[in-house]
Amino acid sequence: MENISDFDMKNLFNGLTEGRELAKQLQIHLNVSSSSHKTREVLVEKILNSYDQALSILNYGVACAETQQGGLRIGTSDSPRSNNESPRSDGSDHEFKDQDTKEGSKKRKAMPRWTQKVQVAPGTGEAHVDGYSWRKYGQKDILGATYSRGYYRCTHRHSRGCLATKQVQRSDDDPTILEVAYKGMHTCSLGAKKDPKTGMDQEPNIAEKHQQILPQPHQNQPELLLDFQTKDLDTKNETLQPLNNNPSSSSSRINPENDVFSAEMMDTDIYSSSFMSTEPNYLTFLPSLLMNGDYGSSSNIVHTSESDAQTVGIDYPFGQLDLDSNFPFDNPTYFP
DNA sequence: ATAATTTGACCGCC
DNA sequence: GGCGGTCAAATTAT
Repeated sequence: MENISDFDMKNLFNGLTEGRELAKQLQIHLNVSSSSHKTREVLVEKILNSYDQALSILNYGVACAETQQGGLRIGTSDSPRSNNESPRSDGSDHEFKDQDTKEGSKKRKAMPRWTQKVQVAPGTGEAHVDGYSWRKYGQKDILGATYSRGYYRCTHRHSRGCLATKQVQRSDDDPTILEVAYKGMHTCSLGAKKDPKTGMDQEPNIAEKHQQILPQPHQNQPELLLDFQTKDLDTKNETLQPLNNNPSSSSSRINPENDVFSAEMMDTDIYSSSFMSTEPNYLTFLPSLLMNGDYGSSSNIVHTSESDAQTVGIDYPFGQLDLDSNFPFDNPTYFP
């Protein structure tokens, strides 16, 4: 873990802490009859997002460890194939290239990559709501694949230089499964968020943000939650119950009829989340965090494959989430 | 008017 | 040359 920079480490802790807080909040909601189903769904989704991002940081640190120390935000390792390189570099792309290729002289970059399999309601297009705001920039028919693949990049690529991208492709086997391949970390949340309407920077206040995610019994929590991270859920309805998580197993799958979602409203204030806070706060929560089980066990999102992690012999936990529900947080491999 | 999507062209890699 | 990934002009949506 020395390979992760202090910065990432803080983000990691913050992400995990946030996930824990959200889980606590969800726990409260589960005991409150007035709590709407949607509110709970939103919480679940946010929890998953927090953990996804934390895990991606872990993965990223591993990738960096392969070739260098110090935890630069952009590493240099990658799986052998030229998975990440854009053949034709636009401005925002090669600014990274130029920076990253210095001193390392190895491979270009190692943006973290991971994939998810997400079940969506039949008829839902590629609309995959994950809390970020994406902009489609391409679509391709893929050889041997029934469905074309959509290419998305972070909406804030140009405004904030966020290089996160994802590819979404409907599974051949099961059209209700979307295979979502993420690439790169979202850096758009690092700077002040610009309000698109006012153009003003609105740097979220750490204390306020954590107030938001703390239980507030007599306020309209749903609104706060939605403000915190506005999104709809296109997939998960039964996510509160442990699933067997094998999406290709039709017997264990969520019944699509019960999963009617519109998958609309994206935008997303995940950026105001405390997750990417640079504040070294909440580190003290870690010990208790590690004592809790229940990580990712209730998701029908199936994380698959992480080639980078595997290449360095560390088992990237995503692959396990769909197999068993016990993420090895107590494994010293993951925490010093 | 601005932002997002669509879609054919383009590019580098295998 | 084919393929996957990206660009960017045209189109559509907000």
